[in-house]
Amino acid sequence: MSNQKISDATIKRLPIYLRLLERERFAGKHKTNSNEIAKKLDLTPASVRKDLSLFGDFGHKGVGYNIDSLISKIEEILNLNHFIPVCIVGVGRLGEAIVYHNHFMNRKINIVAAFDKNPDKVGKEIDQIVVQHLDELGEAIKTRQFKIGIICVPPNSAQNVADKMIENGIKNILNFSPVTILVPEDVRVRHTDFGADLHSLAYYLPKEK
Amino acid sequence: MSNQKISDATIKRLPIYLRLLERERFAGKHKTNSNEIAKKLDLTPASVRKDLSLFGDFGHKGVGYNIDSLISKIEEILNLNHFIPVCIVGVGRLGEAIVYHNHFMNRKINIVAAFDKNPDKVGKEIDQIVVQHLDELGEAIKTRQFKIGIICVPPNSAQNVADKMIENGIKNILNFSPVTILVPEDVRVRHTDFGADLHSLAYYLPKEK
DNA sequence: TAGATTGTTAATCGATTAACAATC
DNA sequence: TAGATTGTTAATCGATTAACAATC
Repeated sequence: MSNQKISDATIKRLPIYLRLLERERFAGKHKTNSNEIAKKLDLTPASVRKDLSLFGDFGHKGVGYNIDSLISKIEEILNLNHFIPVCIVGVGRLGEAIVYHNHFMNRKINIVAAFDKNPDKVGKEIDQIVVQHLDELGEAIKTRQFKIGIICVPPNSAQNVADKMIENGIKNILNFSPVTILVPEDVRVRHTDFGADLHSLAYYLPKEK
Repeated sequence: MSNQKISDATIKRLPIYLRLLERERFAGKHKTNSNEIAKKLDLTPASVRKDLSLFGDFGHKGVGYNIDSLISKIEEILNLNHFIPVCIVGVGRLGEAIVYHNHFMNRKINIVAAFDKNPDKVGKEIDQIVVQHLDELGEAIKTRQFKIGIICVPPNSAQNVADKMIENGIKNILNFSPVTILVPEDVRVRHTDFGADLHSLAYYLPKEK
């Protein structure tokens, strides 16, 4: 276990390792090694070992990694061994899909509250969650201690929603709105933008003459 | 216009620039500059200028960039000035949301075909697209010339679907399935994985004692 | 023991940023 | 002209990878 700064690139790979390991476990495997992991995740063995070694000596020289124990280690690093309540704002078609998707994941981190400003949505039940009005967001964050917020509103409202979240103490945001939200530097935003992803792929198509 | 290799990081930012510029245009603006763009997108002015200058001398010294003309340049670079048909495989809740989302974007690149192997889905109409059976995918890619494919199936089938796409000539894939798909090196995959994004954010939560 | 595989250091690679001459 | 802003080079920063001693 070295003492280096841990990059966000490494952090982002941890859940990927975790999922692979769980699949291997489900398939009845008990041990693996950096080579095998790298192959299945399209990484290099060196980078797998580096990532993991930043958090402790999880492997055994000449042997590899024990799947069960590596899973618990990573869960612990990611705080996935505690219940973490998450809120989502904006339950249009995409937001709704995310709420359902979330429950399939079968983890202690879960969306447990949803907000929308559309009166047609408020009061509606989505996967056992009753949608509340956006006006209740601030109060709910404080009382229910949400630390992670998901933004799934149209681009015009995204910054407002983010501001409201941050104002109430949220420092981790997952943004699905197709717009860059600006936040203080102690707040982290992950931006999922499949419009942009799709459009960027178009670059690689053969140019028409 | 220099002669450097263009990185995928740059390519991914082009649609982001494009969207910002379109919003500015819509707001009635006609010119901008690297500083302004950088501020709104949380980048540095240097990187904005660098990105753009890789494709041509789009700016005017002492003045900045003309919004209209920059928009056309970027659209051209990204091939967004031609119709590009895209197909999606897997129209569960998420796939469906993506199909609808796509049409809001109001571009020439569009999802025009959808496939699923669930008989309940086949024949169903989603935003004017009639879902076809997965078995028809290969033939359809060839006859309709799909160059970009979207994968939205459960993790177990994702690799199979990717293989089928690639076998029929698709080289650009947008993968929403929570699993790494392995592809030849001339095929590009963008992976959107919000389960992983969410779980990685959990790392930054205060550790419970 | 011989073979395998880790953890870690040093080298490499690539992307971002600072700085500034060119010039509108 | 003076001020502003580009395009581009060189410096910096950070992440990935190769290599290998340690050791199971």
